[in-house]
Amino acid sequence: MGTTQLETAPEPKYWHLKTVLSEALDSEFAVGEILPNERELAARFGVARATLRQALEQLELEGRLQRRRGVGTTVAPPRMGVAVDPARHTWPGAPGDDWQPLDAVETETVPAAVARLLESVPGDRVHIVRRSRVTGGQPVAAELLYVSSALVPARSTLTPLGAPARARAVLNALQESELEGQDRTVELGSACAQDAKELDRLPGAPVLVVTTRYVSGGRTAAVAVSTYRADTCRLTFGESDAVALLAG
Amino acid sequence: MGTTQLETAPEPKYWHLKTVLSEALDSEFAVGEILPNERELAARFGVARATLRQALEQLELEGRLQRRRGVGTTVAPPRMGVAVDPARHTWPGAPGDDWQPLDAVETETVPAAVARLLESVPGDRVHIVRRSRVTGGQPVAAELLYVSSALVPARSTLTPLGAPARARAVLNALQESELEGQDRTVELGSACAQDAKELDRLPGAPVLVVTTRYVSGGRTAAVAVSTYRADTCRLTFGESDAVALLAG
DNA sequence: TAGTGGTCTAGACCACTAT
DNA sequence: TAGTGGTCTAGACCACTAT
Repeated sequence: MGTTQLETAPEPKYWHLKTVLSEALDSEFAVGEILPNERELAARFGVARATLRQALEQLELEGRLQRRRGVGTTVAPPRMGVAVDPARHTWPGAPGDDWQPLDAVETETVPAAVARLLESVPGDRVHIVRRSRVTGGQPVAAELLYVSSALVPARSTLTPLGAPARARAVLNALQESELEGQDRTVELGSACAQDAKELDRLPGAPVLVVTTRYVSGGRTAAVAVSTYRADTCRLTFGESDAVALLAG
Repeated sequence: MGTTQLETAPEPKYWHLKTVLSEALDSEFAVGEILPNERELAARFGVARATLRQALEQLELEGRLQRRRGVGTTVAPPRMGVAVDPARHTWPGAPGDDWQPLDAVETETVPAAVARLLESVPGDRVHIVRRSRVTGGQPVAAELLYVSSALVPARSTLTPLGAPARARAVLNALQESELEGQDRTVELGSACAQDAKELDRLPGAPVLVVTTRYVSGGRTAAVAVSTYRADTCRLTFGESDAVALLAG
């Protein structure tokens, strides 16, 4: 009779709900369309609002829905393909790099993980360049780029400049250090308050954290921590953009 | 008086709780240690259990905690660095590839997104190889590798073989097609029931979905959809394993 | 069998958006 | 000001693990 061991456990309501909603999104809704509100959807499916919200949260995590407080829940467009390394090795500030420099500050306090990558010791000074990335009019990523002060002209040269110009000056200095390699990690994170604001999301929203280490002369010259919206972005890597183009 | 516009909004309880717990984890707990149970923690902090759970969920998402039903909540070890492309271009089944082939089936039904990447038309047959990846005794990823049947010897050659041998035969055929390039995407997903079972998680658990396209003779020879546990893995890319080694 | 995290309910109130 | 999603409560019961 095919006694399958584990099918005795009933499927949770929110999981079933997610499936039903997912199919409805495919067949009955267009991108951008507004769904009925949570109270009405919950009543329609005969579940508590919290249960309905569990299903919506999953669908938002998968990039199928977008929820905005005070506005409503809309059907999300397919995720954007975002090239993490547009050409093979695009250096910060070089042509093909579509990050916008915002400002730069010099400091001694960097996160422990970054200090480890930079092989810096307490007291070493570091420039932090803030950059943002916008695609299709929408913010997709925020970045903090940490550059060893050893590579950058003395502060006195920078201080008279405006914030974006100061940021560009640090990027230029980084490029002159003749970067020769990079490696990366990607992991799941949740947006801190500042990232959330820049990405137009609530704090805690899921993000893909890309940590890039730039190598120059065998040493780590800079570390970038880039925070991408996980709901709207699909990161693309590699030789061609074919995956990005086709999988849309 | 520094009237900051947005600081009027009070910090949610669960957010504050997350911060407090996070600091406690850093200073007062060792990896693997069991936390007090949810009912006790909620009472201790004077919040409802649901609120406490919101904080724990965030910490689990960030890889700080591991929760297991019937067992308890433990302090998670730092995420493992998992090399997505160990050497530059490691082909499926080649030396350096640490995926374990499980079995292989031939079918006509593939997900729409995969069919698009394979440029296959309805009726085209495809081999699906299931593989799994284990690191440090723990399952970290599950994969479905889709290979155009055009590249694989006739079915009659394969049927007498056992499941893992059949899978290896398909991988061998793929290697003989002289793969010459690959590109990838990474995005956030949630584990389907089958992946969840293989990864020892509950359905819906957050995963990093890596889609790899293997190119041979200018055409897409195969597509791999690999599902990594987002709680325990940090994906590493690039020339050296330095990031993986240092960021631990 | 006792203890754990997972699911679910039926409310209440709040922050935010748009009008 | 009305309507939305976000936060929070105080319960109940269930599935699972270990003993």
